[in-house]
Amino acid sequence: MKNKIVAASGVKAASGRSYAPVTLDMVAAAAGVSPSTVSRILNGTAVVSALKKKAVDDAIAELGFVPNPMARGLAGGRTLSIGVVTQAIDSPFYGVALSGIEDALDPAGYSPLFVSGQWNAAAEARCIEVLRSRRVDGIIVLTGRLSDQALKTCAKALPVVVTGRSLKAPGLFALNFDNFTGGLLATQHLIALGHRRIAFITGDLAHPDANDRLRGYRTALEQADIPFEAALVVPGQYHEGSGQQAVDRLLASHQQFTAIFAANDQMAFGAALALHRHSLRVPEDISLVGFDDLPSALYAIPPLSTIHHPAYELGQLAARAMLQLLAGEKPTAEVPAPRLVARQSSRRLGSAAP
Amino acid sequence: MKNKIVAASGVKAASGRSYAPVTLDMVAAAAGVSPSTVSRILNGTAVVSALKKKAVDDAIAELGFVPNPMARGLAGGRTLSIGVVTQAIDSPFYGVALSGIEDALDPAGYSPLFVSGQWNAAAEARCIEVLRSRRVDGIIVLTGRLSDQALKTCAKALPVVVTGRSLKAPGLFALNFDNFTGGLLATQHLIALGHRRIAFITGDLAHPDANDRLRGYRTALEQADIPFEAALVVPGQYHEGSGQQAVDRLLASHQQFTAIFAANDQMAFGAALALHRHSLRVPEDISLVGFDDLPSALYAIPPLSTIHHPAYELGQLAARAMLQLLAGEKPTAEVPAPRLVARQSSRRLGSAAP
DNA sequence: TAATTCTTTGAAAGCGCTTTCACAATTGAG
DNA sequence: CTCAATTGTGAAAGCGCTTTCAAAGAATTA
Repeated sequence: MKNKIVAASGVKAASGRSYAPVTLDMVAAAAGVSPSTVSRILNGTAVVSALKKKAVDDAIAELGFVPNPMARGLAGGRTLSIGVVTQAIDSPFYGVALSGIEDALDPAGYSPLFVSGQWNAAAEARCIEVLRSRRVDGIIVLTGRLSDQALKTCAKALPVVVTGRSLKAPGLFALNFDNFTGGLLATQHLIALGHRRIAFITGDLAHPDANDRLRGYRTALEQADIPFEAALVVPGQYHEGSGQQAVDRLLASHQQFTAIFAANDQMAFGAALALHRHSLRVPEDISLVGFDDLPSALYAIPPLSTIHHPAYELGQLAARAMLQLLAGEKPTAEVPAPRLVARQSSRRLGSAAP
Repeated sequence: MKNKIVAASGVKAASGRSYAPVTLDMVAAAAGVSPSTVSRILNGTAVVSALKKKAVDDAIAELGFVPNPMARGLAGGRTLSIGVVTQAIDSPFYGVALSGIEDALDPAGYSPLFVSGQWNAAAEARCIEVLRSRRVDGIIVLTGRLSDQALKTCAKALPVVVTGRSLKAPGLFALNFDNFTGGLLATQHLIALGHRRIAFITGDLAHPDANDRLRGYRTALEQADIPFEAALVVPGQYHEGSGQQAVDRLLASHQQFTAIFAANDQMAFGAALALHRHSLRVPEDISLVGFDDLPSALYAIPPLSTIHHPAYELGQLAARAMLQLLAGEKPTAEVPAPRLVARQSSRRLGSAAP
């Protein structure tokens, strides 16, 4: 009841102004054609004589007509909105990806609907329910903990694009960043700088990407004939605090090491703080390499060497792939290869202070 | 045409599963009542006998019915979605606020629709158009550059909640953080530590909040009988790079100072990097205070002293205020007062190294 | 020129829900 | 025990658009 008042007043107040109650029927009347014709022109569904098209276009401009997406959705069965399941909308990494999605969807007239899964399979499942109840036309899942099976099932009902895993299924497209090579590159970088005792702070090993980065680390060691030491690998959870703790634990264990590779930048920041607290300097005493190349990596002290993970582009690619899926085409996205960005947090072992 | 195929297949595939084509009419049929009754129960619009209510509730549960928001929107005139105009979805500060909005809206059944204004009045105006064309029930504007007048006009058509300014208008509610006091507290903190030559890196002075913080700085100096020196105030634009440049300029000008107050944390990070590059240590040589208390301030090196700006709570408050507005009530939100969080980037002038 | 096939257009039937409106069935008062 | 005032409920009319379906004209062919 109360809501009604608000809504009604909204409509009334807006009459005569840009939006609100100018409908397709009014356009049709103004242009002297039938509503069907207007609809056809709007959607390009059929050939319409140039004469009528012009009349309608003029009427639309004149009246400032904007189609009502609800009515469209109801009648046409689609909503022009894409659900996006992210882990945390305020995550430094995913935030950038969302931005890419938004930018890629916009020109196509689609709007993203963001929901946060909080790194929790149950919450993600709920998110998907919410999105489907809102009748989104497709769902983009950024990484997430949902089982592959759950995603495949979901893809039977509507197109799904998922990042952070490799998966093949009808109606589903997976965009995977090469985390293995990323881990490899980071480790090779440190090895090339002369480091041999390189600690690794893992990501949350429940995620395939964390495991891939770990594999990259191990492979690089192998290739350089450096024995793998389990004691130099400490678990983290991808957030700053876990990086900090990891270093505390590493130091407490009295392991010798001259470099640390953290499976993401956030943990690298935490690690840097822990080193600082222990009066160890980066890079003079310990070299540090992260992963993701967050915007803030550039402003860390010292600026963080890291693997560039193109979150924005990934978001765009995912969105474009979704649009292709929606258009019945086969997505053709190619994920950019990982690339090392060497900054000042890593340096040649034993080189003199600058 | 292509889209149609996808949409149709989606619907077909889903039949018999949780969602898709179970409609209110089917519930009505299953419960042996009329559609009107089901609707009434769904919305609590009228009193319905307990008997029928139970029958309907059972049918709903049985069939797994989920109302179609489009149809609801079309028929009822509202969409249960709230437009949120933010500056950049990937901003460390606004991201957290969005998270608060999301969490506060969700339990009420509303969904946020985020659009990014890119710190640009024209883009913001376009955002509002997009949101209105999507028929959102209300709009939350996070700070932004839109003129007060534009907001008031918008508020005539639908409820608006805006943060970062003080404004009174019908259908509009403004939630303003006390930036003046924040600036005051930060500066007083440095003064209390014995600093007298305190540089200030301003925010983008096109924004009222930046000016308020500056006023706070000036007032604190006055109160302590410290003369204001224009040369110690350098302009910034609220991002890291501008903080870095500001310090470069400050240093190049050969002004003496023992402390820097940056109008936000991002600029403080940039400033810290610039100081580091000039071999000045924080806090031994220069004390540094930021503003916002971003999550990453805790992991800066050294952890940044700053003014706590409760972005998450602010988001929640804005969302709740919107819900109140929608319900025809008068919003009652109280913004938490600013509060200094002293960490390790600021310390007593001249005190011995730790 | 008549028969046939396209093309362009309008009428009308929904999409799934909300909401008046009116009709029974109660209930209360006179 | 009648007449008015409540209730609880269903029928039906949209909300604004898309999409058959069929009709009317135009163009083609024999």
